[in-house]
Amino acid sequence: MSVRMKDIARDLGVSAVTVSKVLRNHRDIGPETRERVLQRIKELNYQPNPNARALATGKTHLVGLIVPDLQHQFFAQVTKGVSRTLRKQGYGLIISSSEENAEFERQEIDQMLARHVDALIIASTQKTAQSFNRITARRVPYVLVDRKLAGLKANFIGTDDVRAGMLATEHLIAKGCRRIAHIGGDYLSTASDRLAGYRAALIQHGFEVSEKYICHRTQLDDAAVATGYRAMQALLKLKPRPDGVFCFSDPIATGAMQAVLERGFRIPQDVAIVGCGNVLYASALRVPLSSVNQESETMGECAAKMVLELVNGDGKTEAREMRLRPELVLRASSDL
Amino acid sequence: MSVRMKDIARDLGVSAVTVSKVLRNHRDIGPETRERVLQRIKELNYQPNPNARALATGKTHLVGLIVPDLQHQFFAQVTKGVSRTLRKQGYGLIISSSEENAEFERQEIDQMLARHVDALIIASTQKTAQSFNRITARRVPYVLVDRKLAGLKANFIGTDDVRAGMLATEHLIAKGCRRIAHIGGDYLSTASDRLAGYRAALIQHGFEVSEKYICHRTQLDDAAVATGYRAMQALLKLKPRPDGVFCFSDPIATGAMQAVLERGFRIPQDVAIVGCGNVLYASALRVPLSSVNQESETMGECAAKMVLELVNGDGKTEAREMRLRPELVLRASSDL
DNA sequence: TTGAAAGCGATACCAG
DNA sequence: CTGGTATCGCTTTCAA
Repeated sequence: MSVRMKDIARDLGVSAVTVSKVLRNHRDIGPETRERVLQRIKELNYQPNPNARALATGKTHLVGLIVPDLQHQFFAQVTKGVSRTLRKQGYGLIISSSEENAEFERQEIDQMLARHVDALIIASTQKTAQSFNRITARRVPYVLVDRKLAGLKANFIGTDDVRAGMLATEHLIAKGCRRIAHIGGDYLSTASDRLAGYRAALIQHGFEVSEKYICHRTQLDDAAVATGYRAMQALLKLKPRPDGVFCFSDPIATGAMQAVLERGFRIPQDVAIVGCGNVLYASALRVPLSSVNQESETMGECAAKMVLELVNGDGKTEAREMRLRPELVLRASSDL
Repeated sequence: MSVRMKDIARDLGVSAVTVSKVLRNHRDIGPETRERVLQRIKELNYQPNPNARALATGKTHLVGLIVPDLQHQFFAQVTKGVSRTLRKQGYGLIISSSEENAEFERQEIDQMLARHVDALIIASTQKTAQSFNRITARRVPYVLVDRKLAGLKANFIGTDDVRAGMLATEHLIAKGCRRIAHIGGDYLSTASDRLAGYRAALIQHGFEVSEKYICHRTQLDDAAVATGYRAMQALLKLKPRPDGVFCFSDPIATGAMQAVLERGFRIPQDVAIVGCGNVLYASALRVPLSSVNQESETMGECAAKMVLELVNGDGKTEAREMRLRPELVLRASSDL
């Protein structure tokens, strides 16, 4: 079928071992022999069989990526960053989606381990650290992206979510909002961190934190727009109603804006809105949306780099944690 | 390290071959032996090493997917569909992005072939059929998605783009538009088909096709919004200016709408707009965007199914072609 | 500097 | 029904 090391070796009257060594830049090989081998490799356009190599070395040069939802722009961008960085280093990327379901995610992890990936990158939807023990047991290095798990000491790269929450909330305060609400999640680290930032900002500026202005929702990705819409409807029924809202994500914010406009209120005069994620279409929305930018693609790149270091490292390094600095992008939804 | 067939065989006093057969449901195995083996497999949570299997069988159970840009919602959705369908059948998905660059795409194809994927799914940016000869030479089955290549007889699944163009254009005609423009691409099959549909609709309704109302742009994905914006600016300078525009994609349409509003015209009263792709956020845009829905996720599912049939088939079937029926989704940008 | 031999973990063919 | 043996294509170890 295709060319094998043997063939090259035979053609040149050397052994397969020699070819193998040339291929991997093994140093004790005569410069002349090396040239001839290289020459022939090019001629035949030879490419070593990665499966055979994997079998012999135990390394597949494959990295697994598991995300909750590819359709969500944030994860698509992370994936893009990961993909590009890995390819540059000759690693392949095998992906799958957990569909925001912890059980699926566990299955996917097992699949990936069964495939002997060299490392894993996971934006996890787990609530407990349990599934990660299996990864550790297999000694497969992994990096958590975006979401961290309480009580799990793991390599992590994400956004400084507390800061994200503070940035957004302080901005709303600066714009004169008095009753600032938050539509967030319930168990993701991103959700609790952003909420913490929101709280901190309020307190720091002498505001009272009122629990009735804080919504905890679960459907953060799949049906996020609808979730934001309903949450906002509920908030608008409060008296006095909020005059500013920091939303967990841009889709949530999109739904929230819809609800506000539908009730006949103006954005931002009556209710100012800030989202998080800074999706590409934020500026094209009905009311251009202020949002916290997370540099998702960079996050993917960093995750990939981290993973490659782990793969090439001695496996004994301490778990590292890295957080990207979020930035607020102002638009009409909060800043006329 | 991990459990191997050997271990199970030794524990049970049978041969590795027997275990192997049980694993693959080979029929000539005693029911009792089978039970014992299955039992032990479960106990040890044994999983066969796919690399060893791949080496022996030549099948990796890996499918490669190459898309122009993961960030583009359309391709993210296709990917989602592919991923889900493949996983159900125990196949892994390895993806990469060509970044809308033909040369990268060729490299990616080579990478995938080098990795011995069992099949390929490609949304190609190639202008010629050349690179596909290499795939054919290796006897790796492949399916083209979304974009077809002139003169290449290959398995294909995409949208009925001619119909998409007709639907959009006929709708604009029905809404009373008299001078309908088109912002499209220059060499993609999707672009020329949608353009053909646009032309056909005009002619069929007794309109004249005026070339000055037809824009051909290249940057259809990366900087699509900006492309649409500039193209529309140009169109608005024409006299008489168009009163309806069918745009190649939703991002293009988004940019076009921006340009229209910025010049002080109303949508749809002065200029009606229809996009294509029906992105999730279409209804949340400044003016909710009418768009042709392409069922991208279904497209991904179909591509995956097709590829699996090819992998399991005899390799002798004729190239098949399948087109999904597009549907027009009306919103305020064309339908007050 | 080079190569022979022994795996890596499965599958395939054929004999018993 | 069961299993010995060769094989897949490459790496590793060690002797020459």
